[in-house]
Parts: sequence; structure tokens; C-alpha cells
Amino acid sequence: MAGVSKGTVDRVLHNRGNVSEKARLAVKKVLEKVDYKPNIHISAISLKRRYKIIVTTPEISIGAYWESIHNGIRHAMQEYENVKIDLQVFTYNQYDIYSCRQTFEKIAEFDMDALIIGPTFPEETIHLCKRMDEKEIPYVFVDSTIDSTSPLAFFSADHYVCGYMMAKLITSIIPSHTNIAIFQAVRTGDKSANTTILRKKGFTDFLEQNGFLNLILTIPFSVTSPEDNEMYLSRLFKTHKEVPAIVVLNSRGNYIADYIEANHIKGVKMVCMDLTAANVEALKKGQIDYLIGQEPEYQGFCAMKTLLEHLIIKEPVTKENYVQLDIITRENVAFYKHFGNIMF
Amino acid sequence: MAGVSKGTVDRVLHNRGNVSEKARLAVKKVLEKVDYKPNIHISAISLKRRYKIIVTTPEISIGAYWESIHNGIRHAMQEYENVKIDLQVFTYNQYDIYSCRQTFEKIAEFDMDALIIGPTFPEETIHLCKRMDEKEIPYVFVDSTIDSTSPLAFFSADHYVCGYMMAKLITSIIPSHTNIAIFQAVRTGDKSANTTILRKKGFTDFLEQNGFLNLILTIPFSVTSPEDNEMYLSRLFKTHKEVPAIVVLNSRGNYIADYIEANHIKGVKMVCMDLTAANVEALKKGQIDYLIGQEPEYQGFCAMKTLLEHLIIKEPVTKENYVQLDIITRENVAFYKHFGNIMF
DNA sequence: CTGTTAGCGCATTCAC
DNA sequence: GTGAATGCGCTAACAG
Repeated sequence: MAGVSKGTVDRVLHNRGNVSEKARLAVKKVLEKVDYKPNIHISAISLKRRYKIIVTTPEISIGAYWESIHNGIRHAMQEYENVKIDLQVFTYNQYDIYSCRQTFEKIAEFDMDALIIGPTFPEETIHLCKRMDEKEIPYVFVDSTIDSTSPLAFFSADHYVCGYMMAKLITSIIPSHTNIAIFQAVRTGDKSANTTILRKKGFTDFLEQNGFLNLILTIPFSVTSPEDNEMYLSRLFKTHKEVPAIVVLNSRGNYIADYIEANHIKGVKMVCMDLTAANVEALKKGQIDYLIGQEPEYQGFCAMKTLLEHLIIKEPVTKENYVQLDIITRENVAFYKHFGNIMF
Repeated sequence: MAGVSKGTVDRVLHNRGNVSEKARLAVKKVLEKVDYKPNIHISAISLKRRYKIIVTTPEISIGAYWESIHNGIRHAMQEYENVKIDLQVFTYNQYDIYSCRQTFEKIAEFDMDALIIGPTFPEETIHLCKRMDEKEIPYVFVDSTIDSTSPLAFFSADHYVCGYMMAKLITSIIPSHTNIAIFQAVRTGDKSANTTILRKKGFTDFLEQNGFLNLILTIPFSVTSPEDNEMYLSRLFKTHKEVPAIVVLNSRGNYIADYIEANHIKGVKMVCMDLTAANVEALKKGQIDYLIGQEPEYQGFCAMKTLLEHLIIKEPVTKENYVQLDIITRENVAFYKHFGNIMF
């Protein structure tokens, strides 16, 4: 249509240069007119290039939160099976800041085309991102985003709203005088995860803004040395004659639910995070009343998909992407497929 | 690998016959070994065939439920842009059984490769499906499914559970003695929609099973002649000194919310269905407390996607597909993209 | 600076 | 029954 060959069109499409201004304009005009959209799948089959992509997140345990994110990532790779991807995964211990630091240092040395980061500690992440910025390697965040970085995009829940909703839900099912115990994970290196901080803020803001006067008990919670939890828990249930309501700000609510069941404590209302296998079980048994889901598969899926689309056909992407905060009860949990539901 | 040419492999893949048993087995064996998966996108580009697909649903109004389903259908077509599809849409008046009957009669006469049905009236739908079965034309349901038919698949919420959840939600935010008014749509021809019946059953079952003794007022609700609603509504709020809680079993909760606002009635708790533009607005304003979402875009998307995959690469599909029942509040509504979220 | 050619995985057509 | 040839939209290597 523009009176030039495929080769020239291709050069225009990918700004490869070596095209006369006249030909370039002619081609551009036609592309505009026919509203040309490249087909990424077809592109991919003919593309010889291999992409090296690195993924770094907290360690993956089966049936837990981060496994879902990785599932989503793999799922995107399946959908773009024609794209030749070399994937490398580096996990770190999310409860140990030194583990994170070490892993990130190592990653920074590698060569790659893009990076997916599941961040926990802000400073370490910022440091890694700086290195990527220097090398102009695009990176995207999943689970949460970190200030002072410039990712290509992020896919995260709004953790402030998340905490806010947890407060709304727990207060909707307990008497106004009931104490509320909030559990948050302790981490070596004394840094809280950025997500926990935001959730806690949202939680207390809700109570304040809506005039709730429940006594709030903040309780540390160790994933690495569970024996400490026993102490806190027994103290919690002994010192207060009336059982408190419980909110767990990380995905390990099932630990608390198990303690409560093992000790035959009755009447505890619980709101927890994430559809881990163990949490879902506790929800079904009625130990947990509400779970908040944050679409981890979808996050991983979108992260990888966005990256691939950016690498293959340039096109600008939406940078800020907040995922759904699903309110799950024992009634609707069965419909939240641990793996499905990716459109867009 | 099997010592035959591409042509023979293709014949085996598509059961086109004209292949010796020996060659067929050799190819099958190799396909098995390499775990061959056809790539539907690449298939589609080389496929000469055009597919004629008909969609029939209730009429579409902007910002309303059925528009979302159609959006999802179109979205699937975009994702499979290489597939040559001739789409024809026939809508009927969902509040008029005769309109439905007439539309379905017309459709039954047409020739097509596949059909997507958004059903309302069981008998009319069964009749249409019988005709399709005779001609061996595959059809899939969206929104709800109908007994005594044999669709290729259906994508629907579990409407019984939906009603059950609405009961749980409304009772969680009202005092135990509050009356509950249930609105359900009236339809000419005196047939209720199948979805309404199921939701109502779920609703009353929840109350019964959990010992709730609230007085239930069932109120008819006309979408076609709204002037009748005024009468019912004013009577409702006059005869009962204490304002009742309200549950609307169809997607038009905003009508009631508007009445309540226009008449300055305070303190009404509401649980309604579907993220229509008007309902979302009422939710944000605080008129509605909970909305139940049923992923209409996703339903439409999956329906079309399933059909295409069935038409192009045969492979068996999952027949029964229950979608998420999302619990939406003013806090999390912003994250439910009216258009996104399609994986798998 | 430009056009030609080959090839990606797949379907189709036609001659053997 | 079978294989070879052609083409879908696209990238890439190369010859001019």
C-alpha cells in the first residue's frame, strides 16, 4: 500500500533506521490508516531472539502465597509459548534481611533482559533497582511496590485499603467492646515488611475514622521460631477473660487458627489474609470468618505478560496496577479458582 | 520423527482419514512422546475457514449487566484476532416471554457453527437447544444454565449460593428483629427467571438453617413499568414503622436506592446484585452496603474462548463452570476493573 | 537506503 | 495413502 517492500515496513515498525524520510512517512501513514496492530504471537514465532528473565521473590512453599505468584508467571509463559525465554528464579528468606541483601547483590551482577521482583525490604530493593536503572534493564514489582524506584510497572494490592477493609469486616461481626488482637510478622534485621506497615495503618485509620473504641493488642508473630508464638498466644488468652477478635496481617493466619482449635478456645472471630491452602481449610472449618484475597496468580501473570509485551512490541504499559481485594467467606471460597481468571 | 511428511501428520492430528494404520500409530506415538500441543493462534492464521457464531441474550443497556457479558465476548475475539469470525447478535426482552420465544424461533432457522445463549426462560431455551442438538450445533450458556439441555459448557454463578450469601451479608449488618424486604422482577408471561428462583431459595434456606426469624416481605418489582414500584415502595415504608432491610435479587438495586434517597429515608441497609454503573454509584454513596458481583465479562470471555478452542482444536472442555461470587463494598469496588482479569 | 529470500508452526491443495 | 508446495503475518539475514 505504501509502495515499499516488507523489509522497509519492518524497519519502520521497529525504528531500525536506514529508511528514507519519504518512505518512512508513507509507511507511517498507511499503518495509521489501517490501524495496524502487531500480533505478538506471530511476532514471537519468527523472532529468533531469546530473552533472559530473572525472577526474585521470597521463598516458595507449597500451597502458600508466593507459589501462586510463580504459578501466574509460568502461566503467562505458557500463553506466550512461542517466545523463547530463559527464566531464572532466585528466592530469599523474607524473614531475614541479610538473606535478601545477599540474593539481590548476586542478581545485580547478572546480565538479563528483564527482572521481576517480589520485594520485602525497601532499602535492599532500592539498591537493586538503582543497579538495574544504570544498566537500563526493565523491572516490574509484584505483591507490593517500593518508593524511590522506577519500575516499568507494578502489580499489587492497595495494602492500606486492605487493612482498612479488615477493620471494617472484623468490626462488623463482633460486639463493640471486644478487644482486637493484631498479629504481625517479626523479621530479623528489625525491619517490617512494607506491606504490613501499610495494612496496619489502614486498620487503625478505619477504627479511628469510624469511632471504634475497641482495645487493640499488637502481637508479634514469628514464622521462623513458632515456639515463641505459643507464649504470646497463651498470654493473650489468659490475661483477657473475654476472648479477643483476631486479625492476622500476613498470610499465616492458619497458625493462630490451629492454636485456637488445639486449645479448644471458642467464639473467636478471625479475619486473615490470602487464600493459602491452610487458610482455606481453616475458613471452611469455620475457624476463620473472612479471608482477604489479593489475586496472586493474576499478579504474576500480568507481571510476566507486561514484560513480554514490552520486550517484544514496545508500546507503553500501564504502570500502576492495583489488583482486586477479594472478600472470601466459606460460602464463596470454592469459586475462587486457585488458577484461572486471566483476561485483559 | 515418525518418518512421514507434514501432510500425514496433519491428517492424523485432525482425523481427516486417508492415513494408513501404520503411519497413524507411528505419528500418534511421536505426538505422545513430545507432548505435542497445537498452538491455536498459529493454527488460526493459516486456517482458511470462517466461523459463523450467533449470540443471543437479553437486551443490552449501557452500563448494565448484559453489556459486560458482550464486552467479554468481544474481548475474546480480540485475543483470537486471527480467527475469522462472523458474529451475529440477537437480543430479546428479558421481561417478556413472547419476545424471547420469537427471537429463539428465528435463530433456530439460521445456519451457524456455534451459539452462545444467555437464557431467561427455561422452556423456550430447551426448545431452542433441541433444535441445535438435532443439527449438532454446539452451544454454551452464560449467566445461568438450563436443565434438560446439553450445552458444550456453561459459565454461570451458583445462584443458590448467591442468595445464600446475600442472606448472610444482610443479616450480618442488621439487628435480629429487622424486617427484610426482598425485591424480585416480575415478567410478563408469569414465569420467573431461573436465576431469581434459585437465589430466593438460597436466601430463605440460609435464614432457616441459621435460626433467623426476621420477617420476610417479598415484593414484586417491575422494570418495564416503574410506576408500579412507587406504590409498593411507599406502602412498604409506610406500613412498617421501623425501616426494613432490603435485598434486591436482580441487577436493578439502584432503582430502590434512588427511591430511598429521593424520599429521604434513612438507615436502610441494602444488599444487591451486580456491578452495574448505577449500582456502583449507589454503593459509593453508601446507599448500598454490599454488592455481589458475578464476573460477567469473564463469563462472556470464557464462553467465546471455549467455543473457539472447541471449534479450532477439538479437545474436550470443562462443561460446568461456576464463576466467582465477589463481595463488593465501597472500599474494594475501585479494584474491580469493569474489564480485565482474564487468564486461563 | 531498499528489496529479496528464507523460515517460524501450521493448514490446505494438488499431484503422485 | 502420501509428500511437496504454497501461504498466513512476521522477523532476519543478505545482496545490492
